[in-house]
Amino acid sequence: MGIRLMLADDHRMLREGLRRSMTDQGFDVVGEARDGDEAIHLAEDLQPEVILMDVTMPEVDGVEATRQIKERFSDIKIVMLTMHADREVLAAAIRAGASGYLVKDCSTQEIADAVRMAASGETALSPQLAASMLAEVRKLDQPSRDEDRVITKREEEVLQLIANGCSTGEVAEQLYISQKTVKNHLASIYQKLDARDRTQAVLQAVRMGIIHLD
Amino acid sequence: MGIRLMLADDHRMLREGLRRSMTDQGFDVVGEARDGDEAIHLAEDLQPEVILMDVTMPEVDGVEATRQIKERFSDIKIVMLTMHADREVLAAAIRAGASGYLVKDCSTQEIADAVRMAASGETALSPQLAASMLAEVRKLDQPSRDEDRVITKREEEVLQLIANGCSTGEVAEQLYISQKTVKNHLASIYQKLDARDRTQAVLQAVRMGIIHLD
DNA sequence: AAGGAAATGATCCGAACGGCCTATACGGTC
DNA sequence: GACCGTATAGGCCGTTCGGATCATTTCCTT
Repeated sequence: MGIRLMLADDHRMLREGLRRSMTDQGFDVVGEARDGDEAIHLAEDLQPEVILMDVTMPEVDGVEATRQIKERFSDIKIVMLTMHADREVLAAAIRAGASGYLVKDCSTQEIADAVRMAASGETALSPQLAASMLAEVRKLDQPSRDEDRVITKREEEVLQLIANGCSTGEVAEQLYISQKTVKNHLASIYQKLDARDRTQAVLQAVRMGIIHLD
Repeated sequence: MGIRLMLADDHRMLREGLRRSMTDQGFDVVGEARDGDEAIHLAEDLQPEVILMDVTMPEVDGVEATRQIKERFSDIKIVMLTMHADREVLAAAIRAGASGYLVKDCSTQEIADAVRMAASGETALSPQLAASMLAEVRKLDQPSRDEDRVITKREEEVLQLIANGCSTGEVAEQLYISQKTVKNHLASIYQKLDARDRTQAVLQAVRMGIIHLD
C-alpha cells in the first residue's frame, strides 16, 4: 500500500475530490476529519504518515491543529492547504511545524508530489509561493515584526479599544494609563493615518486591516 | 449525452474534483472558467445548459458574472457555489438570477441533484439554507425597501458623509441644512443603532451593511 | 380630518475632544 | 555618549460633541 494519508477539511466536496485523486495517485487514505478538533483525535488514533490539512476549519483551525499534532506526534508530516496565498498564514503554518503549504489552485499531481516530499522529510511549497518567500518568511518569523508597521503596538491597542466602543477614559482604565497618554497616542495616530478625529482614524485602520470589527 | 455543464471556479483542485464527480454523474462538462470574466466569455461561446459558479473569483465575482450572463442569455441556468452560508450573498445571488445556491460542504449527489433541478427550471438551495430562507429573500428582493429600514434615508445620508470624513458642519453644508439638524439626525441615529457617539454609530452601520467604506 | 413619522430648526450646557507645548524615562542605534 | 522613537504624563485652550427639551412643516397613512 502507499503512503498512509489523512484528510482534514470541512468541505465534503473537497474531501471527496481529494480522496479520489489521492487514491488514484496510489496513496492510502486512512481517514477524513471535518474540523481541527476531529483532526487532532483522528491523527492520534490513525497515526497517518501525512495529513493534508485545510487552514480554515471550524472549532480549531488548521494551524492550531497542526501545532498540537506536531507537539505530540512530531513524526506525522502535515501539508497545509489554503484557498489563498497569504504570507501571514504561511508564516504561522511553518511556525506550527507544517511540512508543506499548498494553494488549493494547484494540480492533483502537485499535491501528490508535495505529500511524497513531506513523507520523505522534505518541505514542499506551492509553486505560487516561490522559494524567495521562504527566506522572507524565516525573517518574518517573529509575530508581526516591527518593520512596515504603520502604528505602534500600543497605538494599535488604543485604536482597537476605541473601535470596541471605549471612550478615552475607558481606554485609559483598561490599559492602566492616564487619559492624557491615551490622547497622546491618538494624536500620534491621527498624524500617521491622516485622520482628524477618532472616527476617521478607526475607519482608516479598518480599511487598512490594522484593526478588526467584532 | 447528459446535461451540458460548465464549471467556474478559481481553484483548480475544486474544478478537477467537480469535473470528475459530475462526469461520473452523467453530465457533459463542456468547459471550465478560472474567473468571472472568463466565465462570461465561455458561457457565450459554449452555451451550456447549466453553470456551476463559485461566488468568490478574481476579476469579476460569481454574482456579478451571473448577473451579466443571465442578462444576455437568460436560459442558461446558474447554480452558485459558496464556502459559507451567507444570507447577504444568497440574496444577491438570487437577485442576480441564480437558480441554485449550494454550500460547498455538500455531497456530490446533492450537487448533481441541484444541477438537474436547475436544468429543468427549478430552484435548488442547499439543505443548509432551508426553504424558510427563500421567502425571506424574496421579500428582501426589492432594493432597500422602506420596511424594516433601521434608519431613515436622510439619516443614512448623514451617516455616510460622516463616514466619508465630514464634520458636522461639512455635512450641513453638503446637505444644505443647518448644523443643528445634522446633530438632530445624529441623535436619532445614536438611539436607533445603540451608539453613543459618531464613531460607534459609523462602525455599527458598517457592520450592519447600512453604509460602506470607500 | 386626525394622527404619526420624518425633516427641519433652535437654545442651553456640561463633557469630551483635538491642538499645542513641555517633560521624563526607557530602549535601541549610530 | 549622543540621538531617536516610544510610552508615559501634565497643563491650557478653543472647538466640537451629545443630551435634554421644544417648535414647525410636510407627507403619508389611517
